Amino acid sequence: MNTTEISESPSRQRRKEARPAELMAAALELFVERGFTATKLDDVAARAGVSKGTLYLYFASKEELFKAVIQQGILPVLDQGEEMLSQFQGDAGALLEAMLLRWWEMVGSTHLAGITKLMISEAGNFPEVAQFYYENVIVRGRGLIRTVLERGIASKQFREMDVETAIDVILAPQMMFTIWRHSLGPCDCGKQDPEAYLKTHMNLLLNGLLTGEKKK
Amino acid sequence: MNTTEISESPSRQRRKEARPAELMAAALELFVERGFTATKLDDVAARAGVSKGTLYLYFASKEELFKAVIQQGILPVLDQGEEMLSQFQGDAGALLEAMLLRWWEMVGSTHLAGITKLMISEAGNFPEVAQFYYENVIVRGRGLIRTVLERGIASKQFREMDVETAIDVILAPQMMFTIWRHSLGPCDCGKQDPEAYLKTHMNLLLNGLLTGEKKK
Amino acid sequence: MNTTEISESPSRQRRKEARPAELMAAALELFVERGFTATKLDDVAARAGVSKGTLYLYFASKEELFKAVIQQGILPVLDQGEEMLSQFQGDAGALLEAMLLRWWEMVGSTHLAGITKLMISEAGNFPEVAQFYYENVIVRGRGLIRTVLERGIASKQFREMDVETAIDVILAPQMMFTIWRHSLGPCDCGKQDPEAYLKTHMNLLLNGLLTGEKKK
Amino acid sequence: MNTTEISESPSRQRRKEARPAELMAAALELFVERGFTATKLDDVAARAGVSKGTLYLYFASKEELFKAVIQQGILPVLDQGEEMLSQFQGDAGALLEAMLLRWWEMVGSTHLAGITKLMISEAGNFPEVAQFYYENVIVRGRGLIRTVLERGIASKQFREMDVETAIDVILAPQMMFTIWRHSLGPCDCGKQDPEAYLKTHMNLLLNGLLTGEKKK
DNA sequence: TATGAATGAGGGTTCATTCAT
DNA sequence: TATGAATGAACCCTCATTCAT
Repeated sequence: MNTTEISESPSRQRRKEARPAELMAAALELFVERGFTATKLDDVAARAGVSKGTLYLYFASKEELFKAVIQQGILPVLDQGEEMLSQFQGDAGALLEAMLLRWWEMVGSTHLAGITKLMISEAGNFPEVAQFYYENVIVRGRGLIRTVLERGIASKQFREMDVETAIDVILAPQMMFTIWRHSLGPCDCGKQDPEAYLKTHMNLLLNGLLTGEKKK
Repeated sequence: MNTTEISESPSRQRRKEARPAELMAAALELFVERGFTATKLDDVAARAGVSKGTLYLYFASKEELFKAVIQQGILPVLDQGEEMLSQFQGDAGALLEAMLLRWWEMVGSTHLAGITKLMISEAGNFPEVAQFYYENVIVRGRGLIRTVLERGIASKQFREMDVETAIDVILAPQMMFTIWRHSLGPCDCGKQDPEAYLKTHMNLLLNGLLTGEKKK
Repeated sequence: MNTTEISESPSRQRRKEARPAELMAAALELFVERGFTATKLDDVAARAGVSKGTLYLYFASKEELFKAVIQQGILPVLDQGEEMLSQFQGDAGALLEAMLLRWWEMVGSTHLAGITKLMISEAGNFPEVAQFYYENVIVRGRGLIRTVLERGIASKQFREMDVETAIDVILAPQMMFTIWRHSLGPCDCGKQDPEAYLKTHMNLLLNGLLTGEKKK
Repeated sequence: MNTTEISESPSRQRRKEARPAELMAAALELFVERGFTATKLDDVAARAGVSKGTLYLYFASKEELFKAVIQQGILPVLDQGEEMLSQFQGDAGALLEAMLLRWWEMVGSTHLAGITKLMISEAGNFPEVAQFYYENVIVRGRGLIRTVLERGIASKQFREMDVETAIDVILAPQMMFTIWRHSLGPCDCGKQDPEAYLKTHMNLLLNGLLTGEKKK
């Protein structure tokens, strides 16, 4: 990326600017793996390749580091989702599938996915952060799905339904799949690949469990 | 000795037998609320109305208390589910709904529900407990649903489907609903009542999102 | 001793009277083995076959138990030594040997020997007890030896000498032998039997290391 | 940086290197005075002029500190003794006296002397450390004396004797004198000065208690 | 008298935070 | 900017002591 830089390290300048991101990445991994309280700043620093004191040059406290991890990690994601929604041409079913796939690519498959589990674990200890997360992730995320569902209902592609519950039913498997990978997943070996899972999930969601003739 | 005595001092003997359960109940609440590491044994003891030292008369360490909370809390539940399954008369759709409803009554609506969140949060720190939970709760619980689905497919009430993914799709909303109450729930005020939620969830699951004519 | 007593226990009466001695015996063993602070009253009680609370029926505190162990353990011994000294007929060398032998039989070979090590270890923590021990054991014990030495010097059996230092030289090997058995002894396997040791010690003491012609 | 600075702040670097020795010195004093269990790390730290946490930068636990105190304290001493033995020119009696005197200067009169008492007190609680001490101090120390005695016997300066017991008789007064200073010594005020004591001890040892004509 | 459940002060240990270099 | 030695508050756990039975 920087063609003229010397060996030692990717140019002091670059390091300095990259430090906060490196530290937040290290912190995220450990927070997700162990929880906030059980994570030692020593380990965060070590994983980021700096000394413990350096952390305090960039973050005022462990709690501030936590907040930064959450806030920096999630904000860019929703923007993209909302932009996608505004540009998409096509039917609601395809849009829904496209959005879930996109979410998987941008969040579910990256280490950002851990934020979901982290936030669930720590919401009780950080009500303000939880509030922030709720407003900026949950509400906006549900809003995206709601828009799609309403568009589908308006076009008669989707049935009339309780939209809020439908959002839950749509999102929950994605959430659980994501959470799973950072909690009990390691106990389990039979998980199929995510994209196949997503397709099956969409099929079941769109068509239901029942055979055609029994539908009411 | 005193047969008519009230709560105040329920005879030393009575207390001694009840203590472990009281302590585990207090611990469960706090572990769920704050996580294992962030929970102080002082607080557990205080909530159970005893002093810190008393905890050690019944549990060898904080970690043993944690294991006891998980193991004692969940074992009775699955037994009942399996018994119910063996006795039920009726179609698969009704059985599925009955089982989810029963689970809600016995777990979801009680403080045992917190174990789900707790286990997700702490699996990384207690791999052996996670393994135990996986084998005794997850595997058995999925087995219950699998049996119902296979029964429904055999009777042609349910479509052919990828059963394992269907189990995810069925359970995930229940899990998320449960987890939610112990994490971000407090940020949210619009949640409808659980039984209505369950009914809507079942309806969507059985029939899918699409209108009848578009089904493939 | 009590011929008509029943099985259960050597008659409740006897137990009650014997309790303090049993407790002190158990305490002595553990204090010697581990030191005062590192000994748990739980273990003392268990070794004496009673419950922890029972200790407090006989001793007001751990410290009082310690004092009792020291004081009860040593008082009878010196009395006998002084009586022996007053009655002995014979030369000073024989008397000296007889006294050391007697000490070995009455103290060194019994578990009272541990008191020596115990007192050395704990003197710093219990100055008053140490003072008591010094006055009642050390001073009186040295007095016994001093009397013998002076008797021997008066009868010209012993050389003129610095008596106080001579007492040290006489007693130190006995003390060390005793202490050894309760400290590093277990690391050592080659120790000869005590009585042979005593005889050799006496021989060396009386005659010195040098060959006859080199004495000055 | 500041070459002329005084004690106050001996440059962080200097402190860091000196810390372990300072901490071990403080710990030795208190362990000897009170015993291992009765010594609080708070007090050790305070005596060394640091905070409690600092101890853990240099020693992994209280027990490791104990081991370090024993092992670091004694090893240098025996080396010197063995070197002295190999270089000495003169008769065995003079060598014996020289060695005891040297031991007094290097150990008995320093605070290292306390290690003897400490080891005796704590051997039961630290069997492995006791084993180490036995092999590296006791065995080697006795070996030094044994060599001298055998040399003296070979040159006919010393009588034939049971060498092992003789070693005991020679060392015990030194040991007791040392132990005494760290236990009951403070109860006693009449102790003469160590070097005079040593000389008298040597005289008695070499010549025995008996007058010349009575020797057998 | 004897028990053993309960207490709570105290000590070993950890770790977020500070600061001299 | 970066380090890492030092700090000390806080937490888990122990155990002498108490007290209801």
